[in-house]
Amino acid sequence: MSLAESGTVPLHQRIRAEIEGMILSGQLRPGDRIPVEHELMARYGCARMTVNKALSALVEAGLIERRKRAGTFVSRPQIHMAALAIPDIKAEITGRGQVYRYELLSRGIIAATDGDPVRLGLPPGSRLLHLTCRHLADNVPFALEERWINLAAVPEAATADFATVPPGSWLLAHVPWHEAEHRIKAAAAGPHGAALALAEQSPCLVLERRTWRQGDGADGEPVTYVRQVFPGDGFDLIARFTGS
Amino acid sequence: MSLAESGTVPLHQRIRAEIEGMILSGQLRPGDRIPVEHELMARYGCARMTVNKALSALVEAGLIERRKRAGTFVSRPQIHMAALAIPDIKAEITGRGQVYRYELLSRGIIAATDGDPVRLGLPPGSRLLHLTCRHLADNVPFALEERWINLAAVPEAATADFATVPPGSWLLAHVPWHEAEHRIKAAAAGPHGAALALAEQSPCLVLERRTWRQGDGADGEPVTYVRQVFPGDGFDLIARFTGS
DNA sequence: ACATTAATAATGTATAGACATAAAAGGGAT
DNA sequence: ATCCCTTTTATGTCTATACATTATTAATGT
Repeated sequence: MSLAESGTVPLHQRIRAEIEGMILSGQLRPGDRIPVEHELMARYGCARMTVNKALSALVEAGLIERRKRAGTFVSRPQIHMAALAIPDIKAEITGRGQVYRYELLSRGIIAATDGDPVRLGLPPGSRLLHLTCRHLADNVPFALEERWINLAAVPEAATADFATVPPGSWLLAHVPWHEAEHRIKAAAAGPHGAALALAEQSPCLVLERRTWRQGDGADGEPVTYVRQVFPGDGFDLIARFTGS
Repeated sequence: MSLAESGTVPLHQRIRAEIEGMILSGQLRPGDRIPVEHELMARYGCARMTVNKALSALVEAGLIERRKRAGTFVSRPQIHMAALAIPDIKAEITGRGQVYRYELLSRGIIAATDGDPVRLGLPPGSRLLHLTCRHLADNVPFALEERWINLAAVPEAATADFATVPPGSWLLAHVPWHEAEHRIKAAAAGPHGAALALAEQSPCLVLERRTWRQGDGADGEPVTYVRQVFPGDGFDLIARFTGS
C-alpha cells in the first residue's frame, strides 16, 4: 500500500477514476497527453503494473488511446455509444410496481420458407415454433409480441408450457448466453392496433430482436426472432452513457 | 512466453476468448463453475496474474462472477444490455453514400422557465440557445432536430455559425466528453410532419438526448437537450450485443 | 543530402512472490 | 443443536523485475 492511499478503494481504481474525472470535466481535452506511466508511478507512489491496470481499463472504455513510444492521449469522441438496457417485459412491469399479466394468443409449428418474415437465415423447411402473445400491466395492454423459435436449436421449446410462462422468460432461463441484434423503429399500429386497444394509425415503437447461439467453431445457430410492439406513448427505452 | 503459446495473440486474451467461447456456445451454462486460478495456471502454463487478467476482463463484461473462497461461476443473464450506436446524423448519411445537406430553420435565445419542455433542470432565467434545423439525405428530409444549448456551459455557442455547421457536429468538436441520457420513443409526426414531408399521423421515431458535463467535484452541468424526429420507415437504430 | 542503421523512450506482456480479504468449512465448548 | 473461534481455500491487490514491441529520434556511411 502506498502513502497516497486514503480510503478502501483499490489504488488502480482510484487512479482510473481521477483520470476519468479530468477527462469528463474537460480539464483534459481530446488529444491532450496523459502523463507517462513512470510519472504516474511517482505521483501515486506505486508500481508500473498498477498504473498500467488503470490505463488499460480506460483504453477498454474508449476514453484514451495509447501508442508505443508516443504516449497516451485522450480519445476524440466520434459516435454516441450508449449502454441500452433492453428490458425483459415482465421485469419491466413488475419493476414499476404494476401487476403483470400474460396471454398466449396463438401457437403453431410452421416451416421456414425463403420469403419469410423470419430473417433467421434458416434452410427452407426448418421447423419453427410460432407464438403470438400479449403482455398487460394492470390489465392494460402493454406490448404485443410475435415470436419464432428455431426448434432445431431449442427442441425443448416444443413441449414448454407457453400458456403460463412468457417465451422470453422461458428462453432466458433455458438458453444460456447468446448474441443478439436489436432493431428499433417506429411504425403505425396497423392491424395489431386492436390487440393493444389502439387506432390503426397510432404510432408504436417496434423492437425486433434476433438472437443466435455461438457454435463450437462454426458460425452462430439462430435461436429466436421476436417482434415486440409497444404503444408509442406508454413506453420508452432509456440508454445512458458516459462518453461523447 | 509459455509453451502453450501458438500465435501472435497475447495469452491472457486467448484464455479469455476460450472461456468466453465455452460460455457462448453453451458448454458452460449459467451457474457452472469455472476452474480455479491455479488449475488454469497449470493448464496454460502461465502465472496467476495472467489468468487473473483474463478472468477480470470477463467479470467486467458481465459473463462471470467471482466470490472469494467460493470460486468463479458463469453469470445468470438477466437483462438484455446492448451497445447502441447513436449516430451523428451527418456521419450516418454520408456513411450510406448519400449526399448530406443541412438547413437551419430557426435560431433564438430564450430564457429557461419552470414549466419548460427543456428538462435540463436549470434555474429559471438561464439563457438558452434554441435551434431548429433539418437534415436531408439526397435532398430528402431525413430528420428534424430541435435543440437547446445551455449558454452558461457553452458560451462560445452564442457566436457559432449554425447556419452552415450542424449543432451536433459543432458540439462534438467543441465540447469534449460528457455524459448522456437517451430516450427513444415513437410518436406521430404531428405538426412537424410538414417539414419531413409526412402526414400528421405518420409514425416517427423520436430520439431525445440530454447531455451534461461532469463538474470538478459537484454534480454535472447540463450542456444540451436535443429532440430528433425520424420518419419511422426510413431509419432504425441497431444495437448489437453479446449477452443474454 | 539521403538512405540506412542504431539508440531510445514509451507501451505491452508476463513472471514469481507477497500479503490482504472474504467466505466457507470444521471443531469445540456450552 | 447453537454459537464462537480457527483453519482453509480462493480471489483481490500490489510489487519489482524482465523482456518484447514499436515508433521516434539520433547517428552513421555513402
